[in-house]
Amino acid sequence: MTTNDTTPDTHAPEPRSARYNPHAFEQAWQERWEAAGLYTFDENAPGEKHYALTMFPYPSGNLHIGHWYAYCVPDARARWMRMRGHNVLFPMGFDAFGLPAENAAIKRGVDPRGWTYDNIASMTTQFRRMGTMIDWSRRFATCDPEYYRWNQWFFVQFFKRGLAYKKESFVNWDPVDQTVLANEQVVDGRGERSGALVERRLMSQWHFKITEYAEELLDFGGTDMPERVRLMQTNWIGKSVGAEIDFPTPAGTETVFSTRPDTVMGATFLVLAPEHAKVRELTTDEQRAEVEAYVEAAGRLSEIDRQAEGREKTGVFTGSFATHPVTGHQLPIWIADYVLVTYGTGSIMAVPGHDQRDFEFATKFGLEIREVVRAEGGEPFVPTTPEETLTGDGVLVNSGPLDGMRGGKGHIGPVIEKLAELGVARPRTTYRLRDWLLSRQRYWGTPIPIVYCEQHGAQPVPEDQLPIPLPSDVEFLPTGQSPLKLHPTWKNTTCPVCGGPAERDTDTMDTFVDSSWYMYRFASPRFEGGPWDPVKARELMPIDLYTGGIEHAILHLLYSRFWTKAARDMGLTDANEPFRALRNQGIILGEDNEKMSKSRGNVVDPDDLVREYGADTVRTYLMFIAPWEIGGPWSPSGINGPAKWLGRVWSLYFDEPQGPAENVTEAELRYAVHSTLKRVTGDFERLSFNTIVAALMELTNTLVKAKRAGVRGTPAWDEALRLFNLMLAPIVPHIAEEIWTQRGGEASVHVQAWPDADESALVRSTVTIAVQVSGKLRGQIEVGADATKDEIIAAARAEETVARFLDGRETVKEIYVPGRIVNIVVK
RNA sequence: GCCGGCGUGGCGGAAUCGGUAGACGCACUCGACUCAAAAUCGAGCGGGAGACCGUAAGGGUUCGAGUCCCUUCGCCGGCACCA
Repeated sequence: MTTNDTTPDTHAPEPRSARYNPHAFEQAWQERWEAAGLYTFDENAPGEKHYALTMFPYPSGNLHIGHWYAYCVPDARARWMRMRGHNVLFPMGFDAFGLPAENAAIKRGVDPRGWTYDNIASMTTQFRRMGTMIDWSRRFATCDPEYYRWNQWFFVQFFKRGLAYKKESFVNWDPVDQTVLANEQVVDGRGERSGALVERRLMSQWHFKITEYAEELLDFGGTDMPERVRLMQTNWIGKSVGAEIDFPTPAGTETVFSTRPDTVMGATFLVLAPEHAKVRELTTDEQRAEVEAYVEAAGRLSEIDRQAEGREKTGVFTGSFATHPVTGHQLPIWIADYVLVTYGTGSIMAVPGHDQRDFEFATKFGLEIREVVRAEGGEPFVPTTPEETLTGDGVLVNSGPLDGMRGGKGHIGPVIEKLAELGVARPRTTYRLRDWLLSRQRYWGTPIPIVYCEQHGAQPVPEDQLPIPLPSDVEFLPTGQSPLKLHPTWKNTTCPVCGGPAERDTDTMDTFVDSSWYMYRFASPRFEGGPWDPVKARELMPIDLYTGGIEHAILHLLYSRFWTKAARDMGLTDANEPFRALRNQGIILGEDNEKMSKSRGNVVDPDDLVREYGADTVRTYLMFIAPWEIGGPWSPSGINGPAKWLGRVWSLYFDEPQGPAENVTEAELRYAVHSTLKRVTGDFERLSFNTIVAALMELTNTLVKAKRAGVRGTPAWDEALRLFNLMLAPIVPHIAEEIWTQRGGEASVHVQAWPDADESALVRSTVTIAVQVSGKLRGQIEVGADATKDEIIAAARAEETVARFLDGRETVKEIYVPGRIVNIVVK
């Protein structure tokens, strides 16, 4: 919209539309709404409460188009809920701890605290341009001491309840980010953030006992999540039902876990993970050199190498034998890295006849293969390839006391009972889920509130000494150690038990701790008596509609579900789940259909778009571009559609119509308006934003025609303009408010009630019925709404084209679907 | 390998319960306005001369299938030596 100075004799070039200029009022409205406190949540206001929340952002410093997609689309929905009479809370905060701040400190010497708060300030400004109904009065950042203090408080409570504990184990070490990571943060053997191959290190680290809730986390009863997320969580938790079976060995009884205890009589050897505690004791002197070399080699392999697809089995014999608990046979005990120390008991009974992996191992090392499950009515059979192993159902054979019983995954119950009678096995359920490793060897996070005393070991910091603030006078050197460890004095403290000298834990918490309970904090963001005011949180929680990206399916979402259950068991909340419903938005890709990135040069900057088109157009295009839960590529020309549409909306209200006269009756107008209202209402309900915009565009086309048809000035016309204005409000809040005000509307369009469709306007005197002959569309008829089936079929038969296809043919059947279609089947 | 999802014009997509496929837009073409262009307004826009053919391919159920069932192909996502 540049001014053409060189042609003073003609009018200056018109803006995109004749008069629609969003820059004339968008920011002004944002400021007026803010000053009037229009969107400030009041828990005492009337209306059923509705808590809408979108996953809060990391303050990277710049709002990108993905943020707009994530926040302004749910904003439209929250605005609509408000117009429907709900008392809506739509708050915003910042997930402000994490590595980028610290990396900026290392690279550019800036203070992570200042960097973060500066970013929060500038992003908040950018956020305001979006025109959302965010209640900024409740804003907080997780790096506020008033917030992370409660992380520490929770840690202490968890510690006292046995939900936080320290253990030494093999952990994922990210060599780029220089910290350990939780299992959830390792994807394909690489750090989720850095992309670096993680290393296995034996370290002593703090964990939260999420496994205590494994079974409850599998129950999604109280929470409506997309199937995809439920599946991912279910897979991640990985429940396996089976039995544990005891095998006496020279180093005491070794218990193995099996989901196929029915095949116990086919077990011909045991396999232990290389890291298994009994390896040393079970290794005979002759085998020692070989075993030690193997264990060492296995330890050097990365997780990804070790689990590489199609990798040939490796292993080594310990020299010892276990006793089969039923037959008393001696079974060789092997070590192999295909057995994982972290799952089950770290050891297995190998049944090469009925397990592909065990078969591969047995054939490579010449171990015995026994058939104990036989297909119904089958012949004796020993497999010669891994694919031939019978892993499905069958009858147990060569199985002594189990002979004749049914075998297979679904039939283990009776077998376990029998084995239990023999005293060799017990039912057992295991989970793939591991406890949540939360220690991080980094600075910019919540200090772990534990001190170590030579006398009294690990002691929690007393609650009245919280928060333990992060010191600001630290040096950031990329040494791979926490800056807190290098600080000269910070770690020195006293033991809360004896008062003697003690050292603080120098690790900080995983930032997923911060986001596990922030949704509760919004209920009472300045509360000082606890993480949240239980009375206020009880009214607000759970979140009614939680939205965010799918990438958190097994990270944030699983952790926050765990946290809610733990908090419930501490009496802090009644909620069983943190959110009633979850929906994931899709991703806006670059024009080239690739993920937006600076290196690809396909990034679209929302600030530029707002400058060119205004916020309402950007909001509309994001809603219109694709189904919100799918997303798709940004089209630079596509935004012209919404931009033109809002220009048409503007001139509908304020300009003289141009174009040829049309013929639209008041009844048709009312039908169009009220049927659109009904559609839009239903589409808001099911979060179908793209079809809402389409419906409003369609209505605009009808209204433009109607305006030329001379219905102006009629009650139907006034009603249409008013209802359309209300329908615009949640989608395009600025132009809707401007229209409302210019038309003399009272207060704000955003405090108006969402109208109900008038059903009587939807009743039509005539209906159009499609006519098929033998399933092929042949014509249309217009009939009275109260016409009977016989009348309609008669009319259909009389229709010219239809009659042609009926001519000389015998009618087999006549079908009439009321209001829709007639199908005359002929021979 | 296992589990799940998706496949509709040149493009984004619509069709909510098995009932007129392609709504609504983008792009494009033509026309009006203009000295001209932009903007705006109007018309057209799946393929085919047509009978007809068309929702990844093939088959099935049905009066009727984008929608339901089976097979195949392709793409995307999750899990993957988890005993």
